[in-house]
Amino acid sequence: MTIDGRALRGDATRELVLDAALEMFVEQGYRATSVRDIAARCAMTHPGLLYHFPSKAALLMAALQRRDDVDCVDGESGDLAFNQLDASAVLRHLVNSAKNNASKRGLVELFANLSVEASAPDHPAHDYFVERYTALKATVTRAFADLDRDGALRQGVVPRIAAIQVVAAMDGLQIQWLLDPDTDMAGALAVYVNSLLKEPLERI
Amino acid sequence: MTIDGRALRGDATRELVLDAALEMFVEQGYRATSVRDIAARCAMTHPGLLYHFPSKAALLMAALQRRDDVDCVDGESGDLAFNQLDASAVLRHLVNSAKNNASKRGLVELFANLSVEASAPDHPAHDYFVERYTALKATVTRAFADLDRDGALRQGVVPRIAAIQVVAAMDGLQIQWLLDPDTDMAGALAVYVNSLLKEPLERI
DNA sequence: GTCTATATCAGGATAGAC
DNA sequence: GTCTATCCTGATATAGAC
Repeated sequence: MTIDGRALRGDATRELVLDAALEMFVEQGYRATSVRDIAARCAMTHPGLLYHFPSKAALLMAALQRRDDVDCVDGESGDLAFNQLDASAVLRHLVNSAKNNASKRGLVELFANLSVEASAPDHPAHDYFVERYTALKATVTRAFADLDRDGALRQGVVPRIAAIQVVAAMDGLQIQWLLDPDTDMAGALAVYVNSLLKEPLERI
Repeated sequence: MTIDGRALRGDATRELVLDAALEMFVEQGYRATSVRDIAARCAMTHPGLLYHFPSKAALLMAALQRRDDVDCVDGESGDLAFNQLDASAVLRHLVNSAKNNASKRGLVELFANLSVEASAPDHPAHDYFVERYTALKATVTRAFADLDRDGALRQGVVPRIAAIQVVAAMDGLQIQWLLDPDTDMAGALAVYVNSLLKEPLERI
């Protein structure tokens, strides 16, 4: 692997491959992208690529991890910070994500696809997605619990159930949006979140 | 194709194949099931099967259609009747479906997978799923509109948006349930539906 | 660290005999 | 209506040279 005639350090090659892989998974989906395709985009052959990652599955996992890492560093409110936001900021962040996702069809498709595929216990990304959802629900549950403590929830709203519902709404809205791009994901989510609160969120 | 030495009429073979196909799609998913697998279960070879259905995609479509047909005939409140139910029966039916789905992991997985896969315009089941969601949303919207006319909706609930949210909740809850079978799909959906109404639904 | 070459396998689909 | 035989394509993965 060379760029401008200089050999890349091993790590640099790895990152180049990971970025290319994520791009192509996003563009074409995980299954529809072959290791050969990714290698070609990196100007490598596929055995060359497989020196760095033992299998396509390992490549997927590394690419997902890398995306999370990148997101933490340069996201407006990266996922690392996400579970440290205050309650209403967590909810605003969810609505904002829905808004931003509307310009990232490929990525939404990839995650929607993988969420379902990975529900099979032997899928390479199974643990990743189980943990992802566990963490997400925990954060949102805590946000609602905090709002509850402050008396900001409507009567009868149970934090844990509200969190499950909000996460479900996000996923389900994505499916409808994928099938019909006119669907207003962020709008419907905002209406829903607000229906759980005594006072609507500001600035969403 | 013979059973007890008697040749099946063409239609009988078709149905045998369709039932086997749906079973296997449910057990293993659409992509993971090969035409050869299905043919083997029917004690045929795959070219034999492909005499009846020109391609695997055509087989999928026919199997989905057949499932809808069967559902209409012997379902407790089949989908044909579904759009003729009265408003609260529509909502009860949705919650009931969620309850029943908890014993049909394979089928839930198949539809969840296909909903996402089929969002690609060139997928063989694209039109089927677009139409399916359109019809579902229309029915649920009408149900909420009827309830609204009767003054049964909580203040601020907009029928069209409520329908989108309820459908989204169903899909999203399925994903969470696939990843974590302890998720109470029907419970969370019922709570949500009731949060839209002045008086909770009876018997759910 | 990367390549060439290859092994191995499975998929969908078709041609043509019976 | 169903079979045998085959084609073509594309997948992951490995061995071994450089």
